[in-house]
Amino acid sequence: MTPSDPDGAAARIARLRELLAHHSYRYHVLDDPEIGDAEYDALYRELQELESAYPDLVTPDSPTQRVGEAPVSDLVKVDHLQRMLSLANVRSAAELRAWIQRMRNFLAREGIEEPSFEFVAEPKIDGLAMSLVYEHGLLVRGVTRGDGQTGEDVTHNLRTIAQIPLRLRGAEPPALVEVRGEVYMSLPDFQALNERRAAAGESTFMNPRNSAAGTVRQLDPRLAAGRPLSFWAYQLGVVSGGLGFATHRAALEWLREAGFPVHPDIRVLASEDAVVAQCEQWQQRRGSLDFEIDGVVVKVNDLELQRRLGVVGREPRWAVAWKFPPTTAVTTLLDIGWNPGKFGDLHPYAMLEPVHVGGVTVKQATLHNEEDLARKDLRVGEPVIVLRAGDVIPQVVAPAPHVAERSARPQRPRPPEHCPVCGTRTVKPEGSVFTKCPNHACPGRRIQLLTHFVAAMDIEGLGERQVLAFMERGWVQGAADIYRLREREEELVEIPGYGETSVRKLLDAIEASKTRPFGRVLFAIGIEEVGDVTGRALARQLGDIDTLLNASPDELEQTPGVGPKMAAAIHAQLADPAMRALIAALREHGLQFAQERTLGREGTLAGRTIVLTGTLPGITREQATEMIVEAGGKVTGSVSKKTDYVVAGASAGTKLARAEALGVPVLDEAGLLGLLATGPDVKS
DNA sequence: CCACCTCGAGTTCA
DNA sequence: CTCGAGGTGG
Repeated sequence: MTPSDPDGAAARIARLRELLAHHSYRYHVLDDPEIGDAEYDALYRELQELESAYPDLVTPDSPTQRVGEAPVSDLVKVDHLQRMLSLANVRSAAELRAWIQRMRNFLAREGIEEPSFEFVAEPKIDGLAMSLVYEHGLLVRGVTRGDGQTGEDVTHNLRTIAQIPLRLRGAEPPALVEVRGEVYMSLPDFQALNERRAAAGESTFMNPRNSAAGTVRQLDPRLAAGRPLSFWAYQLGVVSGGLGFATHRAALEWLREAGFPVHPDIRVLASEDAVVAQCEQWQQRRGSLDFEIDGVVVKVNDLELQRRLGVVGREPRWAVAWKFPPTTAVTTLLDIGWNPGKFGDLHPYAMLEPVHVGGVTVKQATLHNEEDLARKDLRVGEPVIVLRAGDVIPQVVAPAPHVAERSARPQRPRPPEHCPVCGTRTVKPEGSVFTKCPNHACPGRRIQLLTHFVAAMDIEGLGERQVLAFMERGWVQGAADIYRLREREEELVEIPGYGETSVRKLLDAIEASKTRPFGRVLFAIGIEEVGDVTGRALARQLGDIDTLLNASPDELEQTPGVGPKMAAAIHAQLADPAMRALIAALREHGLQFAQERTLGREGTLAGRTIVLTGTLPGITREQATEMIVEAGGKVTGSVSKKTDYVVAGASAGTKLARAEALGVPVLDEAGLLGLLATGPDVKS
């Protein structure tokens, strides 16, 4: 039948969409269908026919549009509305209890005594965390977690997942709501997919997680639609326009009502013991679920308490992941290899008879350092225990049982006497856990150093492989030579894998790297103890390379985060002639070796550290703190030589005495107010 | 002096 | 992602 008037069609289309959304929900989310597949298909086809007759009436939330999108050409990076955090891990009941105790301590310091905790325990699904944004009830965007700050837009693939509603159920959806959850592939779906692929002569996937990850990042949604993904919702993110919940549990209920799958066995638990019992129970059930879980997430139920607990680093204080013990396997230790790091340290690694463990095949594992190797008492040729859990890097933990009791065991592995790369006699510096190749020109360590440089300078199109190719041809020996590649434009094209365009791109990227700020350059040139944060801090503190090169260890120590040890190490390395030569050469090429000397944020007290002591006559301690922070300063509790000022009121105590001993300027309230208004006098 | 936090460094597999 | 160590704050 074909309705003759568009208005009748519009009504029927709307009705069909409602019906289809309802039945899809019953089938995919509730797992309780009301109609058979044939009936559903009939409704779906009717909608398809109507929509093709009236293309103007097609809307993005129509069930027919789940697979309708054209392939995207690239995955677009998108900033999250709110950072996606990671979770601290606990591996035992004791650690879980310690976490709860830490929260109590923290809250006590905040003035909340005896908080009444309730917890929610949820299975931690081994999939991919996703952020879904709904505007006025309509799915507008789905983004992968990425680094927590920025993820990739994979909306086109998420729309193909039947368990993700295109439109929220229920009237009055909020203006904007962000739903967080996990996209995963169920074990039966994974097996079926692999069987299909094997039958078709295609490669099979390693594990459900990789399979889901590969699918979500497909450019063509039709490919994704052919691979069965599922979804669990577990958290509300940003919400604007309605929805005020008191508890996490209530938020989950709302998610369920809005049409998302929420795991049915998520419980509110009132005591530590109950939480531990629940975690252990999930651990028992682990093998009988039809999806993989690698732990249990435990959250504080009360959202106001969550807010008070806040975030430390990249982790919320109010949630932890209870991690299950990792899976292990036994395999043979074939040999121990030694790799030079970027500072010449020789790092031992285990070469293993390939073994399947925790969803991947492991054939290599790091042994960190000689102490680690000795502690584990490993011998080449013997069976060893290999461990790997979900997202954990594989580890060799010990010799297989009984091996250690054998009477005739192979020799203990020893660090090489000669560098395995350049043959130079190795040295073992006093107090170091590493044997070192002392040869600064050792190709092994140069590769590492150069690879680090190009990564730090964000030079795209230049990875370890290309660095190696350039070094083998003798075109590049150190970082400065990168900036001479321009002179070899014609020769570059001859390298396999390089065409005219990629050479052009590479040279442009190299040119662009000259604008990287001073702090990043300091990180890139490879100074031990200096990572990107300390690099930036040094740049801010010293301002330019000459000041830095002439700075005494004491002056370096004024930098936030730099103590005596780091100061001494940095000072010594900067004095090295090879380092000076590298800096001089890079300077010639026009890299950034100076920057505005901004100590902290804007404000009259930017970068200053102030300690308050005693009672001020006119303002409270809180007000004073707020004013100082407002002006870009920092308030700390104890006086050190990094303290710029001490503000002392009535009945000041030991802090005042210490300030006088250290020669730190002491102010009264009026002095503080003056300082806030005009800023510190410029020190000569 | 201790506890917590931050930073640096190395690393596996697809 | 995890480990260890240095640094900072209480």
